[in-house]
Amino acid sequence: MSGASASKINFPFKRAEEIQRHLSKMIITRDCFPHGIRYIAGIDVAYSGDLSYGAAAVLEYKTMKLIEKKISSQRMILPYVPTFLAFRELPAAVAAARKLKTKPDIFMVDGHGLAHPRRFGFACHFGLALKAPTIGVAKNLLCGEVKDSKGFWKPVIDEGEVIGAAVFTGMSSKPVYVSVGHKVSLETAVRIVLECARRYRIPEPIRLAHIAAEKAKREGASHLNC
DNA sequence: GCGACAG
DNA sequence: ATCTTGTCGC
Repeated sequence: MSGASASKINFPFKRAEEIQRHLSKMIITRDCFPHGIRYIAGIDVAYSGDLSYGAAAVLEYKTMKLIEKKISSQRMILPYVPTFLAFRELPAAVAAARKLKTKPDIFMVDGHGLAHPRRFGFACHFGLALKAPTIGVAKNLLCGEVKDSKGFWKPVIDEGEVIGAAVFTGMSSKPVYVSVGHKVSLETAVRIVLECARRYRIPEPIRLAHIAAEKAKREGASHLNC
């Protein structure tokens, strides 16, 4: 009997689905932040043993340079179960974001937002928890399909509705999947992701948060106050 | 029952 | 996601 399946047994999946469908109705898909973005924060989580390391990296929007980063280590309770990622990553991600001294105008999270079977992915859950503008950026599709069209991005359709966009950043032929997290429109989310993409497929905020989380994992939970 | 399935 | 060294390429 594996530890992962053991912890999965007690988790109320049916109740969690109801919560996701209910909270999805509260997601705002309009731009609710200043026109001139000054700071943007990337969010990512890494794992080691029974610990999770959440990283929040704040970048100056104009230069895409790191100006602040915070880490939070949490006891990890749940295994990874597709469509319930937020329940596993939220604690460390939110804790790291709350440690930030700089208040970002918008967050970019590693995972889907509305591009989720119940329209409430990790990015939506995070955005609602912080009541802040949030964009979801994932490396793979969870549901829906990419509709062919011209340009730097193609709409992702599921059950007849546009739930996100496949965005071609940098020179990679493989896109990243962008969707609304909270308080931002899909069009604006796509524009911001393109503006944050420098020389890599993964946009800078998430790329730097990923590096910070990996570094924290390597160094352990001992010196998180450095 | 079978296949798919963010990180 | 994670387990892991060197190595091929821009």
